[in-house]
Amino acid sequence: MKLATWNVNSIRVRLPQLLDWLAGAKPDVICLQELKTEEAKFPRADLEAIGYACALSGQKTYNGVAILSRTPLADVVEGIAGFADEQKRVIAATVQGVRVVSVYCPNGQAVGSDKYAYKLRWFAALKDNLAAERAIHPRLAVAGDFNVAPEDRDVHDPKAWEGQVHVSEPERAAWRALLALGLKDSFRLFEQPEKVYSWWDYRMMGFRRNAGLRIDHVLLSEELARACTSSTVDKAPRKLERPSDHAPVLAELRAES
DNA sequence: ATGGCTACGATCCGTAGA
Repeated sequence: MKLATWNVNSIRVRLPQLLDWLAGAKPDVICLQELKTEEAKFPRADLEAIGYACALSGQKTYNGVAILSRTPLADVVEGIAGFADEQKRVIAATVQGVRVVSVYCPNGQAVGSDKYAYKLRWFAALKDNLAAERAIHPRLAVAGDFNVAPEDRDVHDPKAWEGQVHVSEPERAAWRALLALGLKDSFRLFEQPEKVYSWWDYRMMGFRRNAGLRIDHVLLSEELARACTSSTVDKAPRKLERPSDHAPVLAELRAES
């Protein structure tokens, strides 16, 4: 199974790029974030026409997550059980025996802000939710925009970012709490080049300078991690005209034996 | 120097992202 995640930053703006990328990369499953679109305006027909079933939790203007799959999606669940939230940030579905969760973790805006407190609360709720999912599904994949750069090597300029939102110690502790559930950062299962990122600021020629952060991740349960053969970031879509500020991240899994 | 893009939904600027 080829599994991908991509924060598209408006699916209506990015639809042509998404369709092109799906045609080329041919992922079996892709988790999308920041649809910025409600269900009624989601381009379901265009995606079904190229063979993808869609499950989404949509919202006008902000947030919004989806899972697209070339095979049927079962047991779709929106949100985090027991965590009331207006913001549409989580959707889960089962595909070919794999429990897939698409997450758009809060940005947090600034350390100490209300949004930062919400981010940490949200991560705590996610952790409990994933612990429950993991108890039911040994084959669990959690993919999305985590808005956390786990380590300094995931940051283009750790000195400049020190203590800032996305890298602050409480956020990294929240990330490690997910790993403590037995989830593995698929990207770090393999030897990787230095300075690989998944997001670059639109401003200040961030992409041209490779001034980025690695904040989009595919987490895999131990059973899936053992079946993982590669994990990469595809920078190609970020080079196009009018790109998303995020690049797709991929993980390939061997078929169940 | 705390800016700089981009998208949205409201208008011709404010909010949010990261």
